[in-house]
Order: sequence, then C-alpha cells, then structure tokens
Amino acid sequence: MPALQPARGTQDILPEAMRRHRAVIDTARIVAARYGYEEMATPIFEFTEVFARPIGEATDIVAKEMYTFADRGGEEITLRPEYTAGIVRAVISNGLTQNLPIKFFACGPMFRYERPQKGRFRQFHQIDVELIGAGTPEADVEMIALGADTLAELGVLGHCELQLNTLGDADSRQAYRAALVDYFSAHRHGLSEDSLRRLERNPLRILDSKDAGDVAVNAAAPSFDSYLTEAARDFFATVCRGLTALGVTYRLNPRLVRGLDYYCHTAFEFVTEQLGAQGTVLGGGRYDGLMKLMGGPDVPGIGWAAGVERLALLIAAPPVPPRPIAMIALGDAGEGKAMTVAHELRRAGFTVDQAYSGNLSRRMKRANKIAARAAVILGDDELARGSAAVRDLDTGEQIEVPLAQLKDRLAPFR
RNA sequence: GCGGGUGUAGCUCAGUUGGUUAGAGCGCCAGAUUGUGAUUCUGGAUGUCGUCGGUUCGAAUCCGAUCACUCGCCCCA
Repeated sequence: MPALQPARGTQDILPEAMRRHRAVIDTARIVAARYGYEEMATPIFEFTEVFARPIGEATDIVAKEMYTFADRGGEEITLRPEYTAGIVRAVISNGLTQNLPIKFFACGPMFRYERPQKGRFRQFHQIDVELIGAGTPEADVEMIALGADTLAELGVLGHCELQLNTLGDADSRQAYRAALVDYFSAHRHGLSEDSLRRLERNPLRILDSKDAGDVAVNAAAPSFDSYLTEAARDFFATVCRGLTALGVTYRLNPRLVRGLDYYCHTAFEFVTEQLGAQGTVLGGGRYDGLMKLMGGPDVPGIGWAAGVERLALLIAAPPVPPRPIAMIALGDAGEGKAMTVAHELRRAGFTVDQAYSGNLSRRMKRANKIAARAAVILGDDELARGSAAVRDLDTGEQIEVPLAQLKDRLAPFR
C-alpha cells in the first residue's frame, strides 16, 4: 500500500550488495563446474502441482507460503518456492533420463510468503545443485563434499558445522513414524501446541523443536536407529565412511529432519551460529522417490540448496571492480572528441567513465569519487596539439601524450 | 500466523518532566581555486519527526490503530 517502498520481504540489491551476491554465485558455479556440474535454469513459475505434490500438501510451504495465483488463462500458477521440483520436472519434460547420471548447477530467485527476518525474505536467492540418476552412497559423499568445498572456497566453512542424519528408506521411515506417533500420543500432555499440530502432519518435526517441554519429551523418544533397515543402515555407514575419507568433518544429529516430504536417506545441513535464528546456510538430502512421484521414471536423486543472501552476509568483502579511466572533456570540441576516444579505448578493453557535465574541477572530483586510476583530459589546448593530458590520479603526475599513442601510454592504468 | 523492540535529514543518531523557529556528525551543493581530484577553510540546502486518528491551550515527546524494519516463535536456504 505505501507507494514508494518495495513490497514486504523484497529488497533492492544495490551495487555493493550485488558484488557480494555475485561473488557467492560465481564462486559456487566455479566449484560446481570442477565436479562436472553444468549450469541450467528452469522457469521462475510453474503449474502449481509441480510444487504442491512433491513438497507435500501438508507442509507449511505448500499450505501457507506459496505465491499461487490463477493467470489470465485460468491456469493455476506458483512462483517457485525451491528449485528441486522444477529441475526434476525439467528432466522429465525433456527426456533427460536417457543418459544418467546428470549433474546440474542452478541459481535464481525463490518466493515464499513468510514473515521477514534476518536472512529470511519473501523473495530470496538460492544456489542449487542436483545429481540425478545415482543411487549409491558415493553420490551422497560427492554432493556433501561439493557443499563443503563451495563453503571453503567462499571462506565460510570454518564458521559452519556440518550436521548429518539419515531419514532411512521408505520402510524404515514408515516404521519409525508409527513408533513416534505412538510415543508422542502417549506423551501429548507434555507437548507444545505447535508440536500437537506436528503430530498430525509431520511427527518427525517434533524432534527438532526448540520448545523446552518438547525437548524434555524428545529426550526419551524412540531413536531412528532401531528402526533402520539393514540396507538403510549400511547405506548411511558408507556415506559416513566416505566423508571421513575425504576429511569432511560432521556431527551426527539424529534430530535433523527435512521440511519437504520427498526426502529419504541422507539429510545434511551446514549451520552457522553467526546469523541468529536462520542459521542454515546450505541444506539438502536424497530424494529417491521424487521423480516417480512426479510421473517420471523411478530415478534416484540427491541435491542441496544454499541461501545466497545468508552466504553474502558471511563472506568477507568481495574484490572491488576494476578502476576506470575518467574521460574528461572541456568545451564542445573536446566533448565530441572525447566520445570517439572513449569509444576506441573501450573497444581496446579499457574501462572508461564519462560524466558529461560540469567544469574541470567538478569532473576531477567525480573521477576521484569513482576511484578512477587515471584521467584523460581533452580540452581546446590539447586538441590543438592533437594530444591529451593523462593524469595519474594516484601520484598526481600528469603528462601530455599524442592521441595516436594514447592506448599504449594508458596501458599501465588498465 | 504469534510475541518483544524500534521508526526524527541521503546515512548514523541527539532531542531533557509535552512548550512554540526540530539539531549534530557524515554526506550533498556552492565558493576560496573563472583548466586540475583526495586535505583545509567559508557558506548553503534538505525533514509531511513512518502513517492515520485521539488526549491537550500546545504533541517528535502521551494514548490507540496501522505500516515497515528488527529479534525470537513458527518455517526454512
């Protein structure tokens, strides 16, 4: 309603923030490429059922956080709240399952109607990687190692702890879920209101509740361990061994669960304490049943997503952009000449800024403000001699150079 | 969706128990320097005191609502 401010939970990304944003995404893309992940993108909006079914009708994301609307043709459309479902849909749509495994890197904006908070927005950006068509634990190890490498390359791995858990296979989870429902139902008097609701929808979620009463009840809750099938236990053990072999340290967290229904087996999160309540910086897991659930072949998958804004808050200042050369024109003749000279310099690869207004003093001030490395001054005097004044803005040294030699003489300032 | 805190210039903030012309620093603009930037000096501009309503002779100050931000809950990257 108030006109001149961005919609709640959205934000303008101004140049300084954008450099951080870019640093995060570019670094992640490079690391993913080392692992053989290729960049791709899916639409920002999809038919609602692409997200509703796989994520889970009962999850908060689907039940109350999706930006869903009917378009002008009456189609039910949703702005993507996460990337995995869209990518899996794309794999099915394009028949990409002929040549497995496939490895994708993607990034872009996501949308969830949530209450904004530090590190939590209604429009936010994620980096996402998916490994589709590899069902062995080695794939899990690769995926987690890729996450750790990405954080390491960003210089934030030291501030993060990798938490690891298994959600087992379908049989394990069904048995465990039943056991949890029994246990929590018997202790429902000790549970918080939120958890009573979870008991209906997603009992596993009670395990990571922060409520003091819930924590007490959780202490004696049955552990997943005794409900894991032999196969699921072996799978997880292999993942853990693989991580250790690669020197990726982790902490087992039996309370770590996933909010989206399609996850199974390995679940992991890199968590930091430096961001307050929104501490998860990168999280993911295995989703073997997802593609089949969405109407495709029964192909396993695993992936993770990382929050760009959260990482951007953690990284050190990104490298500053290249310093420009300030083209300073004086008088009509100089203005005209400066245009063509600047054009030539840019085509030769120089970064050149022009201000187009103000006297010499004014333009020098601007040159200084934008951290220009050098100023090229074109006034009537210089033009008469077919030359330009070149001033080194760091040393204050100024020389006059013939226009024909300008590119060469500016070389030290690129 | 629920609870706590905050909201004064572009930015960071001050504004005493309600008292009439609302301040500082930084930044911005201009001049000293009519063809030379960073320092310095001098001068200048800028606010619907988040918004709406109420109490009062009088509100930036008190009350209510609302919006936004923020910290938790929830959710999650």
